[in-house]
Amino acid sequence: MITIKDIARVAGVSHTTVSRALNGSPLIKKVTRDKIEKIAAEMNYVPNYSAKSLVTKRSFTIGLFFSSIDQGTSSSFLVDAIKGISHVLDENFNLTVHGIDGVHNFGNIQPQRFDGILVMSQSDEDNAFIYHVKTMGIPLVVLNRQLEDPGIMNVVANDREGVKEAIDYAVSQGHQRLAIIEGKPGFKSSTERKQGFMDSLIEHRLQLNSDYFAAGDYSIESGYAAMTTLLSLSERPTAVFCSNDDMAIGAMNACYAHKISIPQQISLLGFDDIMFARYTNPALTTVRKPIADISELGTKMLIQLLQQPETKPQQLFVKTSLVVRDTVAGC
Amino acid sequence: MITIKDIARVAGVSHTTVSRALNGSPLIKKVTRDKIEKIAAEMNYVPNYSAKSLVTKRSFTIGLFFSSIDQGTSSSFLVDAIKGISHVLDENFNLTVHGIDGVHNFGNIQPQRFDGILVMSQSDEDNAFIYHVKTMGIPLVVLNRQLEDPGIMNVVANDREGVKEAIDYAVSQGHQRLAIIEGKPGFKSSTERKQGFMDSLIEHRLQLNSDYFAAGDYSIESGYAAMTTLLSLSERPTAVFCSNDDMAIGAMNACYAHKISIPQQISLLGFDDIMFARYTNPALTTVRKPIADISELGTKMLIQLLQQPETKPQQLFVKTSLVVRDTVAGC
DNA sequence: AACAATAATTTTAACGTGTGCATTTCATTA
DNA sequence: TAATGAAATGCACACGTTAAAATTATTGTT
Repeated sequence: MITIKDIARVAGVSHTTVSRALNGSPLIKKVTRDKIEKIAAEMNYVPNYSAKSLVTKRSFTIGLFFSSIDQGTSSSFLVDAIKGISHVLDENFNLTVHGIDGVHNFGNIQPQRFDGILVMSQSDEDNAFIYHVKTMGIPLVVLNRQLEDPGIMNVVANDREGVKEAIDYAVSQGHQRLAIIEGKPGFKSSTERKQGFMDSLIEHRLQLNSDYFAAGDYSIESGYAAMTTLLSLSERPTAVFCSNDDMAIGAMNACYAHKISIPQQISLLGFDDIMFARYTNPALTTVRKPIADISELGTKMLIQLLQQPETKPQQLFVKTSLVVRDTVAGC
Repeated sequence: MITIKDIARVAGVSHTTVSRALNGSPLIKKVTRDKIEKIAAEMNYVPNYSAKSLVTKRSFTIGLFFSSIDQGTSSSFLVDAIKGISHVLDENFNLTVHGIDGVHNFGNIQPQRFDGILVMSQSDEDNAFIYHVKTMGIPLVVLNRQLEDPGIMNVVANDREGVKEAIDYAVSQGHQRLAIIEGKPGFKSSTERKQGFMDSLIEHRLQLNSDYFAAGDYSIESGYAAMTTLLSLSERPTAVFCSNDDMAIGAMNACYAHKISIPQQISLLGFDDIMFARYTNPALTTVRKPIADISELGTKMLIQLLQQPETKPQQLFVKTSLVVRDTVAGC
């Protein structure tokens, strides 16, 4: 392996000069720098990041931590997240991926090993981890899940507004009896989406019927169960908003099972716009949560945090967008 | 940060002794080792991997490289792969994730930065990258895509056998007129699956009708188009094998569009068992490709390669399994 | 008790890089 | 031309670790 000393020897300068030249120090004359850069390129020099890390105390590593890598639902998440991140991350940063549940020893999570950490959070069970990271003083951005703590940089989708927009649309299509299948109890996203649902109903002066608030937990199965309950009501809703697409798929299957046709007999709306939302039958009308955008913005914030540690944490909202497909009919 | 020298001072020994004690060297007396380990634990010592790397020339990093992180199809892939890998990878190894298309400078891919590399390959466009890694002498395992080169460790699913089994099943249900929507031309997986399809037909002495070999490219859209063609035949097939689930979903939608009911009028089989295969309507009968198992086995092979560099490369096959759901009817 | 043999530990150096301080080079000014 | 100061470069050390070689402690043998 070529080192800066090898280059120094060839260039007839000290390794210090090589180091400075290659790192863009202003102390080096242009001709010297050019010569050194040329030689380095010719010799295919690649810096030794271990040595660099040792002396600069930076690891050149960003850790991406996932709620649960063993849980099924998050599949498209991960790709989108990595896509967004590597889009803005400098190529000589390493992106390491971990499931939070795979971290058995918090002691391994140290400033010395991670320049910064991104948490793609889906559950408040992540909080223990998040606070460990914060306590260790590692630059941190939490993505996807809204936190109560204003001391942590947080990038999330504007769920409430997104849902309101979706329900507004359903109402504009003539729907008056709207139901919601709620997300997992206790999750911020569940209450946010419910709020958006209610915002719209209230704005349109529609009744809030408690029968139309069905419990769910974000799983496909819970969507199926909740929909079954809703269908058994004497006065069925004409449109059902599902707090995520998984539950919408469950709900859809419940309708099939009960020979209820979508959207003729009942309309359906989802949230997330997972990859398969457009391939369900009929294609699901849903609210797109821009995971790649969230990750990209989060990464930018993290980079800023690395460069200016004094940057104030803030909560950033990324706009969702309504994706109109075929599960909402006029009424 | 605590270093071995700090521990050494407290323990009243030299830092070398600490290093040896903590690394399980047989040169250290048990009482000394115990004392040092106790102190290290009390002081929350965490080794500095940069320093370790610098001197041992190991990076403690495994790179996972994906065909294309920007292409949509691979979503569940990634999670399953990471799941399988982190399942067997020692916790103080770092797993970094990259899209091959994101690597603009092959020079960055060096033994010094990666102890080993896993390539989750989906296309022969990866070959340039793969051979670069091989040339650099980095321990390498290629997953998921069958290579022709016997000099590279390769772990794949036994597609051919898996497909044969699936077609055998369809035949056992009484189907005689079977069609295939083929995968992307030139891909090993396409020909393997096609072979499995033909193996079964030949074994059952069924005619190979050239009309029943429809071209596809693994995309949902191509599945739709191919199925449309098949449906327009004067003598339609009674069962269609799609070379992957994505195309099966496209095919399904084509059937919906033409008011052909599945499985009553036509049966459908897929390949991969992507997450949503069980939530299509009706649920898709398909061949499960065990990505997590492939990744896990591949990682084990890589670890062995790290420990015994002389291990001979081999091609390992992981068995697929037929997942019977609702898209194949008796005939 | 003396010595050898072996066990346990320390000393010293090295890995490749960045940085404070000392030194050299060079242009400018008196 | 000499003095001055700024610009450019070099020297020496540090970072935390492992490893080869050197030293010291312990045990066994006679």
